[in-house]
Amino acid sequence: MPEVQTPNFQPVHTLRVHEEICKQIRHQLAMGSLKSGDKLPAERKLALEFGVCRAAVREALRSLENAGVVTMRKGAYGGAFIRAANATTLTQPLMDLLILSQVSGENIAQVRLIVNDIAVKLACEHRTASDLAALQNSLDNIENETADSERAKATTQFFDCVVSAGHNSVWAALVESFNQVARHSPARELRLPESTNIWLRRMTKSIRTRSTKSASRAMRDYLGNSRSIPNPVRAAPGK
Amino acid sequence: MPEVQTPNFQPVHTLRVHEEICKQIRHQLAMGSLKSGDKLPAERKLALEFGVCRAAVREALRSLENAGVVTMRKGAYGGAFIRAANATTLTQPLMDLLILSQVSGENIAQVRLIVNDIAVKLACEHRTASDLAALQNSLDNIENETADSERAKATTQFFDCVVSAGHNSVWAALVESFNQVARHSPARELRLPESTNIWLRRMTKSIRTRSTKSASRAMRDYLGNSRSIPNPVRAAPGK
DNA sequence: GACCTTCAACGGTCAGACAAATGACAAGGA
DNA sequence: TCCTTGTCATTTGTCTGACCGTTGAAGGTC
Repeated sequence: MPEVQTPNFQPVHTLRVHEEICKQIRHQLAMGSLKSGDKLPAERKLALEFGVCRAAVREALRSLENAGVVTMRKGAYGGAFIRAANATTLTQPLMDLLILSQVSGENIAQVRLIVNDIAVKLACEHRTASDLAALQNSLDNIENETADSERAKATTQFFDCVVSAGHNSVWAALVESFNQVARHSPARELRLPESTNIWLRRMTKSIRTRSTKSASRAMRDYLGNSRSIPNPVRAAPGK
Repeated sequence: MPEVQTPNFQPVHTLRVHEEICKQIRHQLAMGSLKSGDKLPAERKLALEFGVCRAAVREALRSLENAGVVTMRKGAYGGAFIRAANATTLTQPLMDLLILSQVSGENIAQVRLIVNDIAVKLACEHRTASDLAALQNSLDNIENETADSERAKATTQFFDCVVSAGHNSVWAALVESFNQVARHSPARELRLPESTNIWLRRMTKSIRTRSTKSASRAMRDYLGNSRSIPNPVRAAPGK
């Protein structure tokens, strides 16, 4: 029997149940009918509404929770709540990617340098007076702390100030994710210089005077100092 | 009765079962005992090994699948396989973040400009001869295609070439994710200019001659041209 | 060798159950 | 009155057991 030539059939791609549920919830989110802080119906109720079993709903919620879209709370009056935007959402996927692609610490260090370099430039341009105050305050904290762990914490806070002074939430999320990844990594290249904050002082001063070049230089010196980084991002901004 | 001062009690933070499973699998991955292409035991076997029920294992695998770490295959000899690194892993989290934080299209356009600008600079510095050939080939494709959809596809491919010419896998993942997000978004500011590739030609030429400044300019003209972008990333690189 | 059938393994889904946690509310004591 | 404690309904977390559809290999047929 001769086989007829099939017309332009497209490969059918059926979504699994939990994927369809995720999609619908994300759609509601994009449409604006769901927003930060809203509570989704209980799992059993969702299962009824979607006409599926509870396990499927749970897998969907698990995906959304893992993606940082919702957060689950136990107990009465608990449930799945739409989360506020959170930069750390990007951290885990980023770490997964880096581990899977076996990126070297050196490579990560370069990228950290690039994104922080941009961040400090954005800060130079968009900083406000209150940003400056916060920056100076963080700097003082670093100088006053004696315990290493406390100083590390203060340093993290200082960088948060730099990032938020750029007033670009997308970039802030990126930078914070990379810095978080760097802090979690054991690689030598990602260690920050301790017991010296001359660069941080210079960075603060440069942001105050809006001298982009000098601020960028301070950032590169700080991040690139602890270990030798072969190619200090010559191709990166600033030039 | 006077209340005694409690010693330094730390808030107890117990992991849920599926989180513990995720953690263990990720640990194996980081240690190198699991690598790309490896197959995890079947769900029922994993449940036995971990001493938990299958649903818990499934939720863990769901998280990992959603994070792009594993991919699930049905049927005999199916199971959970460790995926190769894939840039698109970052796309969904990024889109979630942008939707949740209600970032404007304009803001995304700025960031796209920044990351692509860096990408083209990296390309100028690290391109090889074969990168150039691929670039030129993509450019020719764009010019030869007549259908709009085909030309859009060719343009996407051209940018992939630019990105890969930078020989920085981390940055490549970032750029591709942002470009993908931009393509998925309906915002006006993210549309690319059609029916004109003068900038792409200039970009290719600049990458060939390694003239960073000129290449950066071409990229900014191309991405910033289609609509007016108030602040064309003055704080960004290049200056 | 090429093709078809059979079959066991495996993920996908479902139904029902119990445990643990949580917040609201009421009861009790200072 | 104010604070603590106990109770209770609600909801997530987990478990058990089952069935279906898919898949790829083994083995049989031509």
